[in-house]
Amino acid sequence: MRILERDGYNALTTRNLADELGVKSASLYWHFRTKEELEDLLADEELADFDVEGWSRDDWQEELREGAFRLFKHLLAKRDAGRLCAGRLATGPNTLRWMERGLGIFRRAGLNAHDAAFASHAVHVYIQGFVIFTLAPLSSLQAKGLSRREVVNATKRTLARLPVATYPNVVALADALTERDAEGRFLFGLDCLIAGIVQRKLGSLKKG
Amino acid sequence: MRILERDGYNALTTRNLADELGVKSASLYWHFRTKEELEDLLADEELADFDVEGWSRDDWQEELREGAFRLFKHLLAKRDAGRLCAGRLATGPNTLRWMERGLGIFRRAGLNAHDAAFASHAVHVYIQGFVIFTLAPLSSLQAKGLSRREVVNATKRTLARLPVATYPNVVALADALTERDAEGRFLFGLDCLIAGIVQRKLGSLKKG
DNA sequence: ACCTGAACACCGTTCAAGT
DNA sequence: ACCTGAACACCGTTCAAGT
Repeated sequence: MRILERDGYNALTTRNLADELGVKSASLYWHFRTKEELEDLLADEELADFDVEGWSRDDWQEELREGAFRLFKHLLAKRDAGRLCAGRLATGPNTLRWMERGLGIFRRAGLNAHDAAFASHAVHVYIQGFVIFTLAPLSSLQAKGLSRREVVNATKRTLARLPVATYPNVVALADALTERDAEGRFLFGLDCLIAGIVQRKLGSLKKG
Repeated sequence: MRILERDGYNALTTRNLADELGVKSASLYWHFRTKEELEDLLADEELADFDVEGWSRDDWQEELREGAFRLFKHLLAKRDAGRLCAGRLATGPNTLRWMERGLGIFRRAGLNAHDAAFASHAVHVYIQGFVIFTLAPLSSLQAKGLSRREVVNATKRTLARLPVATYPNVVALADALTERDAEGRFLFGLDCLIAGIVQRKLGSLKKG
């Protein structure tokens, strides 16, 4: 975790880790079988300091929104460490703690097993996907020497200068597409998703 | 692209590519500056054979749903090639073609610039995130020697056998959480997201 | 129980040199 | 304009051997 936070995801190599521990890289393989296994452990560890209680709300929609937003910010707080979690079906204790908590919100809302599982997954996928996309300019930054802002600005200029005849919408929305407000952007989609889940719940209640 | 489809994402190395082209790996660097740049090109290329027209619907919601679903299936059709696109802010011609098309749906629906951009991004993030998560068992499969199904089943058993006292919801939903119906799962979240976007549109119309 | 040395089979990238 | 040889500075992983 120290390496991840100090030097980023790409610096997480067996050799660096061994150095950090004052040991040779071959020794690590007594403790885990593959680097993949190590990353599974680290991915779970990334949620160790994520507060899973302490933000309950009377309204389950509010609670879901708050929890998702907090996880989003948590995953973005440690450099690009979020890349570790993204798309990993972890089953470590910290991940399970969060799963349990999240599913609880949906059950409390009155969703049946199937809907709770699917809705929870949808929200989870949205959060992780958003984290990846927010981190993406950061890794393209790593490749070239630009700041995150410069990468986004360059993209904006590229979009704005496209031929209007073939890409009228892209050109028209160049500004909106590259707006820097990541949190607002995240909440926009999150709120849509939650609203849709609510509506689906109401629909299935009517039927049942 | 041949390498990606035949041998998967991990086999995409400069050396393999050079072999495929009957050339030495150093030669590649005359054609692109870094592997990152090559991947940008390939990510766009992955949408070259994605049909962006030919599925228009009278209802914009239907059209959005159909387009998102098609893209989802397209990205999953070629082994784990979807990992290339995931979280890349590409600006190649094929990506732009799809962006233009997608944004058009939202504009046609009557969303303003800001909402169209944000909604489009939300859907895009959801699709990509889902692709990554669907591909994840496949890459953990690559690590061990298991089939995708076995990985999922192992996860199901792990979840089902957890202590019920601490993880009541996870245990209760173990089946639903590991259901194999990826398309149904995808459409569930997608439909929620679209429903939420519709509702938000109606809300902002009322205000305006 | 835990670590090391030494090696294996790879990576991406650079650069002077070739045609 | 395009390619090669040779090298550099890395990877993850294995395995016999050490304590």
